[in-house]
Amino acid sequence: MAESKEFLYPAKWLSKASAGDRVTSELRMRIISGMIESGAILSENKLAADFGVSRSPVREALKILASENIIRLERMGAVVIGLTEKKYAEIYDVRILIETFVFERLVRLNTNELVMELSKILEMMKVSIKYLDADEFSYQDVLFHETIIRSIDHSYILMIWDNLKPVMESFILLSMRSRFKEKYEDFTRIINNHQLYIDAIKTKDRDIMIKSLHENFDDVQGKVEDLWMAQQMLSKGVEQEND
Amino acid sequence: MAESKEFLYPAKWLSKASAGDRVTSELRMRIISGMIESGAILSENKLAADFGVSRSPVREALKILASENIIRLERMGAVVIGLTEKKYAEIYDVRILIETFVFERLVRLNTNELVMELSKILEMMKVSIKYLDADEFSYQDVLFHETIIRSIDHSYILMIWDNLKPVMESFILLSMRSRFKEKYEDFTRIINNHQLYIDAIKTKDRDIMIKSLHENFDDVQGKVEDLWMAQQMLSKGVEQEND
DNA sequence: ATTATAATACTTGTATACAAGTGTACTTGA
DNA sequence: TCAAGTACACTTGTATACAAGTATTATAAT
Repeated sequence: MAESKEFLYPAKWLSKASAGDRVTSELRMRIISGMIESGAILSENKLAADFGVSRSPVREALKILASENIIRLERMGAVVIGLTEKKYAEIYDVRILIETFVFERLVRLNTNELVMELSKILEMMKVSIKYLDADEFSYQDVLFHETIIRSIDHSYILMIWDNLKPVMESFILLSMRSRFKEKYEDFTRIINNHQLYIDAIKTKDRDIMIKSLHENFDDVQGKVEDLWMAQQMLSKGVEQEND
Repeated sequence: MAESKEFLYPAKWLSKASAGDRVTSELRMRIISGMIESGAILSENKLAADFGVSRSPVREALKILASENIIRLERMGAVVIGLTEKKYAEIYDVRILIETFVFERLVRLNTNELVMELSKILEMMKVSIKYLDADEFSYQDVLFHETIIRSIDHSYILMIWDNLKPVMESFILLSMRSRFKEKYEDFTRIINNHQLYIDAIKTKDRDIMIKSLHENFDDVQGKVEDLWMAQQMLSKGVEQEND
């Protein structure tokens, strides 16, 4: 009944992807959406059968998801951890940590080109909203922050982002899809907040940047609540006595 | 001639490790030591033959090393990136970033148990020095910092550490081995600096902590120079016109 | 009924086989 | 000698096969 749509992850984002990538992305979405509940035990063989592939791409996927901390590899099976509220707050700690670091670098650099690029992405986001394309909006939203981070050319900050990104992306996707249906007016605020971020980079004003980051956090807090609600909707009818 | 020792990575650390883990650790050491030069192209088949295993564990190793940013996976072969001076500075940026974050959490927690644990590790380090055991010393050194980071129970800060750790470990191993031979007197300073770190945690004094981190950085700067020298020693006789 | 032991149905880790694609080198043509 | 095209060697990604180990279940003995 919840399988009206076969896959949660946008198929168009996987045009050139390998089977391993597909399994990774889809499995991640199913875990973060709560469709696969935390505590569940995943078997390579079973997943391979489910996705209609061999164990090789499944193994690859499990290794990646383990490194993203949403599953835990044990001797017998992979245990689903999922994305608790605590964990989301932790992700956000790290985002604030690295984006603050990036900003400190940016104030010493010429940011004209970056500001231009960000403005373009922001326009794209506006168009996505206009045409109610939640997936495209999510893509541009993630790209916005990635563009900022990439601009300082720091391989280990980028490494952190690369580890965070997939989970963030999945999360934002799910959240935006539900928001487009129910809280359409939120998007004006999100757009304004991103514009504020651009202004902070343009003027190299730390206070504005902090303000923007903080508001972004509030925004995302909203996302979190949306998602937990969505998860509760999904995971109904399963056992309830779970201390 | 440079193959007097078959493996760079301590065999005793791999007692329960899989073939994939062994290849990963050893390959990492060979890359960071400069034994495999940056720019080299690695083939799965060739590596499998070299290590006497199949492609499966080799693939696993390459995926991991790519996520650690010391190789780059391309369509035809994996390109060795290695550990440049810039990259090492970047790793250190991240270490300072997360250890500062951790310290801010620690000042709000009861650190008695942690201080005890760190003192024990410090004693172990002293013994390692006394018996000239560079590998054991490196192990305890890494463990020292890992213990601090684990103490705040933050899964995504830990994730960052998990990504940094292997490269750090390899680096420290190589550096300490050469130091035990040539700069034995340095170890008193390292011990003192770690004691300073413990004091900072005990008294929750930010200034001492920053001082300690800074001195640790200076120490490591020394390590970097040692390592570049060692690398230059190793990679002699190969082509020189490398702009 | 309960405990100990043995069979079996899983698990992961590794090896091997195969398919599709890419770059290189050689051959063939002028 | 040079250019174009073709064959070949080598690449990754995936499927499959096998081995070693673990948990569970069934069986047998007390």
